[in-house]
Amino acid sequence: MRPTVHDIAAEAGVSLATVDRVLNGRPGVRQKTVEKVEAAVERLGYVRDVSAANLARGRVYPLLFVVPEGPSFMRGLEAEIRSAMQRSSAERTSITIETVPPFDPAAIVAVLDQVDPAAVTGVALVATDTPEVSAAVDRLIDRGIHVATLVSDLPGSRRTHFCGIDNLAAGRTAAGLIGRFCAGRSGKVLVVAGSMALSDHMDRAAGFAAILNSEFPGLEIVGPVETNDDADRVREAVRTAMAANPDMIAIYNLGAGNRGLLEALPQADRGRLAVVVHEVTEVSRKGLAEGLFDAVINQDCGHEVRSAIRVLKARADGLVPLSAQERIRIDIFLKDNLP
Amino acid sequence: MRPTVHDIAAEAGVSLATVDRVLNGRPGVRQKTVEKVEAAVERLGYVRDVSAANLARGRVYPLLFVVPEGPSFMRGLEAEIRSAMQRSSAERTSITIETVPPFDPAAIVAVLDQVDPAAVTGVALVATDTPEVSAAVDRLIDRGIHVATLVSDLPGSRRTHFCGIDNLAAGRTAAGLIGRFCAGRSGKVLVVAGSMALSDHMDRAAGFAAILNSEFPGLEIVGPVETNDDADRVREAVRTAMAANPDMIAIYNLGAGNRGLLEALPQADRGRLAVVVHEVTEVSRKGLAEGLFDAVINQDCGHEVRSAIRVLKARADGLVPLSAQERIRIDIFLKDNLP
DNA sequence: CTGTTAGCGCCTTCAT
DNA sequence: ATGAAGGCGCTAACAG
Repeated sequence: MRPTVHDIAAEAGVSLATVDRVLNGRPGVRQKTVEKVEAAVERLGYVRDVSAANLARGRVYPLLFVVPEGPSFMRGLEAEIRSAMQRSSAERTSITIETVPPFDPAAIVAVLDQVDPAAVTGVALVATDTPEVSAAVDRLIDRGIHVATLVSDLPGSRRTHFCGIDNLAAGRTAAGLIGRFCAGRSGKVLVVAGSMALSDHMDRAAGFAAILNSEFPGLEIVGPVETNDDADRVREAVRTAMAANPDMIAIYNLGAGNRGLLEALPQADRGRLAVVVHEVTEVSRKGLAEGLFDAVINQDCGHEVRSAIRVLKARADGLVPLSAQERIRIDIFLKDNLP
Repeated sequence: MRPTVHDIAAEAGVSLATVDRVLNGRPGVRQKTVEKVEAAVERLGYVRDVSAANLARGRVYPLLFVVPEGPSFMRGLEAEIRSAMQRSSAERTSITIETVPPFDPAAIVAVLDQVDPAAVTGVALVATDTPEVSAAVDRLIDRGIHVATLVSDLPGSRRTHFCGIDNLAAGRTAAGLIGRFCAGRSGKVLVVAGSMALSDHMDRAAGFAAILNSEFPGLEIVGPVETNDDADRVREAVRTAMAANPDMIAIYNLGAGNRGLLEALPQADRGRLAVVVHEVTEVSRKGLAEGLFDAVINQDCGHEVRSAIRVLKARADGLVPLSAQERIRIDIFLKDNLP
């Protein structure tokens, strides 16, 4: 049987309370006693039973998620947060969601500035990368609230943690796919983006360009065209670019609005155009199924949400999460390995 | 505050013990009383605190893992099992590992037939798909022990669950990648396999052939060549096949032994040959990094092990795991999105 | 500084 | 068929 606090107490010749104090680093224990207890812990190979501790503690972690309205990917994210809310009693969390208009830094700032430090231990947000938002995040940090950025990072801020994929690597991955799909052919590659005010879009564009230019010299980038993740604007951008560039052989949409892409892709081009997009949604599944999209790069927003919760809880307890453990993978899906 | 057994007891006008009996479906409660309790549960929206229940129960789940010696993928699997053993106190499991010689059905059978039903509640094994192994698994099932197949399934048996990827889909995915990487060129595709006595290899070969033949008519399969997952045999098989087929434009190794492939691939062929293999290992990482492999299809054996444990525990408690929850994904890695 | 004691939510004898 | 009481491993007042 694995040792308990009782065993430690007996072994160290002290009481339960003292053991508990040492175990939890609480003050009011003589250095000598601390050492006795630590020696006993060491000798017996004690490991704390976390669920018993949580049971006794009865602590809950009030968390706030700030998510933009808009594209269906964000709806998926919100669904994952809601599903985490279902589990919240088991995980001792108490989660609130605030939705804000997309591409609206002021709205995010307003929400962040209204957070009550007494009622919230951690905030997770999908950030627009602007100075005002960074400043608001830093203010939260100053008030002792931990902040995790979700999906899109805020590199200029002092946020506690970023829960998302390495978007530079995602861009490189897209380039690796498109380069191989074009297999030696030469031509233009259209890059469509949502907004360069989103750090994830910025990073993807940069990673894509780096690899395409260095490894696939026959391919030339057109764009990135900014569409604010609006499907209609995506459609028009694609139509315009294709008309203007008869030698277009690939498209990379690194933002949202895939519906517009699907509408713009003339059936006639099937088989000639390599198309890579982001995020598995109903639309992108359809694109894959119909053979209009060749690959979808995905981030598992369920993982991201769960990671954000773990990180925020850990920080609230003064622990540092293992960052290796929390890395979010860049998934690649063809129609054949869709989950 | 969320309701507890006390609240249910008060609401139903019975004692804690009775509530507990009803909650756990134990006998010795009048139908009328059962209904009263169930009504109270319903009304208050009670959900049991699993960790408190486990704490009180003190139950442990003794599990046995049977893993072949051999390729490095299996070593990775074993490492994941060992890491699960680290967590075993928290998960209330007690895990034993038995390694058996590869491709040796008799050895597996011997281990399975020696299992003591009193000391083991569930077995997970990487199976060679032969009638003897299936029979041994069925004997375990008859003795009331749940059995999960790991990585490679045993379709002819009555095993409780398969923890692994859909290998037909994995084969299709490989074909989708190779077909696109060859982008309209015509030629031969070498398929290298470990053993057709492994159902995962069988399935991959079948899925690969199905898609390649239907969607990429310019590509013709050579093989599959069986190598028993031996790297030296892989190397020779590849050399022989390439010498015999000057129009070879792609290779799919659906089994192990990637070291042999790496040795056989002449540097001169870089850029002409599309190469897809399975499982992220040191060797395949190297292949990706050097540009000799284009893509690696992977199954996350950590997920598989954790899934096996969840499933076996659930079955031991008479629960049926949600199969949607337990699906293992088929990962695709380029050098750019390697974790 | 240290120990005693009473829970946290649930399960389990042992009585009744 | 039902209830009372004690305990799982840990924490947290509250006393000393």
